[in-house]
Amino acid sequence: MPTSVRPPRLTERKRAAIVEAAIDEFRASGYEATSMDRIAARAEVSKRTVYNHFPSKEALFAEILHQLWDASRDGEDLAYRADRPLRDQLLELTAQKLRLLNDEAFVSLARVAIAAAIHSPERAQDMVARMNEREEGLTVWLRAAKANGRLKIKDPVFAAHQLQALVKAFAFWPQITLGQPSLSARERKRVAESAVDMFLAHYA
Amino acid sequence: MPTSVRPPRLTERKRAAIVEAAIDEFRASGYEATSMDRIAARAEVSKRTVYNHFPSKEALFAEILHQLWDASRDGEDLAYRADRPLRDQLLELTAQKLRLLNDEAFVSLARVAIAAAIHSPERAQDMVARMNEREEGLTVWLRAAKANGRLKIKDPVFAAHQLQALVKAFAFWPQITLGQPSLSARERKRVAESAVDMFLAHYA
DNA sequence: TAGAAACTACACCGATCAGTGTATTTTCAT
DNA sequence: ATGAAAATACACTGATCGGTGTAGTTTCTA
Repeated sequence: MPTSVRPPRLTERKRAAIVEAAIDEFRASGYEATSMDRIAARAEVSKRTVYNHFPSKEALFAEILHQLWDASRDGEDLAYRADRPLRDQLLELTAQKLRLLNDEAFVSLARVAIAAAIHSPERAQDMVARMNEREEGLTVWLRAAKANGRLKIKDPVFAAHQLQALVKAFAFWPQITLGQPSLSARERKRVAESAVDMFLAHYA
Repeated sequence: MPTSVRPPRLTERKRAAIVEAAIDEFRASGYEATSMDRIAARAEVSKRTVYNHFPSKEALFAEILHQLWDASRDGEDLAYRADRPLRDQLLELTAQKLRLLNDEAFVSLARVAIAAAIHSPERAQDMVARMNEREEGLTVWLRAAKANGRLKIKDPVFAAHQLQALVKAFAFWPQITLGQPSLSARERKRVAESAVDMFLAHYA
């Protein structure tokens, strides 16, 4: 019995509408400035229905964050290849990162999440944990390259942070905190190449 | 006539108390969650007096940001010296940066400012301008080293961002966004040395 | 088609907040 | 000492907001 063919129940449609509306509103205005009344209106749903699905604004917001976090998976991690030049592989890794950072949806979510973290220590704590388990891709790659004897790295986690730093300083933080425009293709190329070359000059 | 000896006028004392209270409150709770009533109470001043000095919450907040910004001057910039090793000079420059980033007052201010910028494009715009004129120290130094033929840098502004990125990724952004503890002396040393060495490996 | 489950409209609560108006008192320079 | 400037207490507005209670309506399942 294909449940996916059958149209979703009313309850599920409403819930989805609420979540979608909440995403839009939180993205546009942040946590504090978004009201439950506006979310209900945008979802074309009774305010009471919102509270029947989510016990509080906090709970709804947490649900949104979880959902968006899961949706922002940036493809599977590239595996280390002993038969290919380090530079090529690192350029691919950074290019992948840059693609994610260039995604409008990802950036606006990140802005909301970070704004929330700044004002709520326990949420920040939550993000620390998730952040660490994400972003592991590059670390794994570096560990492999180190084990393979091609990189003189002592601490792969530290080194991964360094490489990411060289990317994020141009393609993430200015966009998040200052609303600056995302990078053009040429700028991305320049940032990636300079970062990788600097990284390899030190560690290769 | 030494005006500085004469005790400050009542008006000036009150104004100073308001500003001081506002700094504390905004630092502790951020813009949205801070009320004018609380500021007035903390300053031991009538709410009306607050509004006699500042026409709105916005105006008061802007004043605070200006004041704190001016207060966070990180000493005079170190000048380029042709007779000293690049590494030593860069380590000094980064150490200076790290000292500022380690300052509790600076961090909490930065958190407020960044939270404000995230939620207000025009404030963000303001900060972009100020940010650019600040942080010039390192750029100037790099330009001098380049003119002196000791660094193969094409774009000193870009390179300065890179070096700062390698520091801020460890000593600024995690503290601002995730409330993580500031770096220990050992960690600072490690971050600075690794950043400078990586930088020089690429540009020297 | 009966009835449980979910949705809705709507009124309401208590609290908070930015900002104002006013009549009175305090400060301080002349 | 006088008078202008500033501070104060206080009451009040108009609005928003998170959240609840209820009585009635719609949806869907069995």
